[in-house]
Amino acid sequence: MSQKVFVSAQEVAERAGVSRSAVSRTFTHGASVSPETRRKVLEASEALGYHVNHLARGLMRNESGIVCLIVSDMGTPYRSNLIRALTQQLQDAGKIAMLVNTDRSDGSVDLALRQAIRYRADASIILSGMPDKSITQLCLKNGQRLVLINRDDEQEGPLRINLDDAESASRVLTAFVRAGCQRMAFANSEAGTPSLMARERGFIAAAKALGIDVVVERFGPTGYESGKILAQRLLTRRERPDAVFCATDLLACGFMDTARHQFSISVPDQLCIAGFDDIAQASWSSYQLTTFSQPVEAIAREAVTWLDEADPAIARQSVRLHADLIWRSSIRGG
Amino acid sequence: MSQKVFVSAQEVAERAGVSRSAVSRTFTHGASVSPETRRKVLEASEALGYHVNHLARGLMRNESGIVCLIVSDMGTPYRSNLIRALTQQLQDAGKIAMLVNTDRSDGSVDLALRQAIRYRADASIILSGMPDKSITQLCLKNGQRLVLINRDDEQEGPLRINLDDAESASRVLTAFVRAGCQRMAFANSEAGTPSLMARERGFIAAAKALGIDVVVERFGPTGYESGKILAQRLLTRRERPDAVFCATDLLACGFMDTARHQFSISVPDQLCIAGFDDIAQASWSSYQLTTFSQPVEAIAREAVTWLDEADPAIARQSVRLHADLIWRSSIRGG
DNA sequence: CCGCTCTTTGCAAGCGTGTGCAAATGCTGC
DNA sequence: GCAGCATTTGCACACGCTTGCAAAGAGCGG
Repeated sequence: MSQKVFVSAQEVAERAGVSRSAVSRTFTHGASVSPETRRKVLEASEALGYHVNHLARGLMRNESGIVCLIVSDMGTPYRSNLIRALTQQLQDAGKIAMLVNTDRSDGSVDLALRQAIRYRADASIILSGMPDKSITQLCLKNGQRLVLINRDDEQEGPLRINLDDAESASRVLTAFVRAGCQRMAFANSEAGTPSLMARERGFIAAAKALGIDVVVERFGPTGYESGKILAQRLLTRRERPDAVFCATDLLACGFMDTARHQFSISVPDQLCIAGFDDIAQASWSSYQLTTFSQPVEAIAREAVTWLDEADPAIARQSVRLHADLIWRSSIRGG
Repeated sequence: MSQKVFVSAQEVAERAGVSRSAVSRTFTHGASVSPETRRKVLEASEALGYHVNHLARGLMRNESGIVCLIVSDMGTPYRSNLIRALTQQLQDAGKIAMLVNTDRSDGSVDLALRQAIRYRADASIILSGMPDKSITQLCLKNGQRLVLINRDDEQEGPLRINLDDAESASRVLTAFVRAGCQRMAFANSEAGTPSLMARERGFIAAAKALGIDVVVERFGPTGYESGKILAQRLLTRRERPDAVFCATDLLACGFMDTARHQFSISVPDQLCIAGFDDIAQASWSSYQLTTFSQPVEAIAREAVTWLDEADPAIARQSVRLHADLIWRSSIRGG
């Protein structure tokens, strides 16, 4: 291992002919330094290549500037897009993102939070998985702020950011009905994530209000392949559905591909399809999927501004955002 | 801002009735502690919820355990997949990833590296953009290790991981020729990334060796939309190409969609298409794209193991990996 | 019981910062 | 020139940890 030799404030001070505190103050926002010393310090730092050691600063200030993102399936379009938005806005707010991958096991969300504590992260943002209550308590006790995105946990303390899943689901149903669809289906994964389940329940409830039955099928993880399987199951039923709401766009893409290529079903003429997330592929001309756009920028903004808010005791605990309906041609009419 | 109150080794020591160094040694691999004290320390830590402060540890050891990933377009399938592989393998090696988004401006790669220095990252891995030479020098001078993925820079010091782009390009040409294609085209973005340019040059060179001309078109950023524009340009030529190698899969998907839906061209009957990266969408049944799989796991492994290697002076500087040809039905024959 | 070796333990220095406090400096008005 | 004040500067301590060093303890053969 190479010997790291970073230049310290001490060396800068010596070169600039001032005290070390002067150097520190030059790089501390709102500290009192004369323009003259400031100039000398900046000159010396530039010459030596000095950079404030944020580990030491974090140690002193008891505030590291680190925010931990806890994510699984980060290769997925929706997740990666959310990560992009979050990292960007965190950087704009002068913070830095630490990324923890929780693909391996389920308990790894807890491990991830422990990691966040070790690095004294100012906050953790959980995009997937569900932390054990004891761990979130540990985080909160340590003064670490917590944001749960699309997790809808009932715990006190964290900020919970969610979408109006039920309302969206009900709008899909309306669209299906207007298009003259009769036999409704809902295609879901087996992940059981709160937001996915909320869409399912919302769709069923909206249908029930109109006296319509919904066939529900669930399979596997929330991905393209599962969409294909779900299509095989739903489209081989005696009473083949003529409208299906897929819990996510990835499921919808798989569903649509199988409907078209394996069953030679025409979309939207014989089958209307809706998705959720508005991933990039939904707008590709092979899909033209009607879907709801996850307001990733707004989600990120809510999370980041909340982290800067003064008193966690007064801060709001829950935010519900709206997902716009993006109308494309996978549903008739419009 | 809430008052963070983390429990320190001092408190654990008091509760366990031992010295603070005993606590430290309990959590230091390879230090000498008796089983009895170890037990007492672990018990007390558990009860108090103690976690070693990695900021302080990094300060002392001069080794933070942080590795900085510098990325643009992280919402993109290939990039996000590489990030996934890297974070996972870094975690397995006991390190943690810090993610810096460089979408904003071009100089932001330099800003990102400065950020890495501030947090005393042990290393930085650059997936996109090109750092200024003065900055990489600064990093190396500070003992920070550097990995460049698919950047093919000629600088000394960093590890450069690249693929055999030229060979891949030549294999595509062979496949096109075998399929009986006559009029070759290469579709590229205007990004000018070394790997993209290597594929372009390799394809042209392989064609020239057989006395075949290649029409080259370049447009915009490296994404789906650019693929559509490129198709419009290439497919409206008087001599319409019957084979096109797209520099990436995203370009290929856009190209294929436009060829089919706007020009009603049948793939692969009238037009053969190849891509590069093997993103998830390439295997979707709407595309079935013949392409080369980026060996993301191998790339990540090379990067992570290199970081653990003993002496940076002896360490190798460059690695060339092979991209497997994934044969699907966007090229005739096979 | 002594001398020897080996392991375990505590002390204290040091990592690179931020910041309260008091001293020093500069400026203003008389 | 001097008192009065605001601003700037340096000192020294604190943050939480690792680790070299020496002292203490444990085990053991003679």
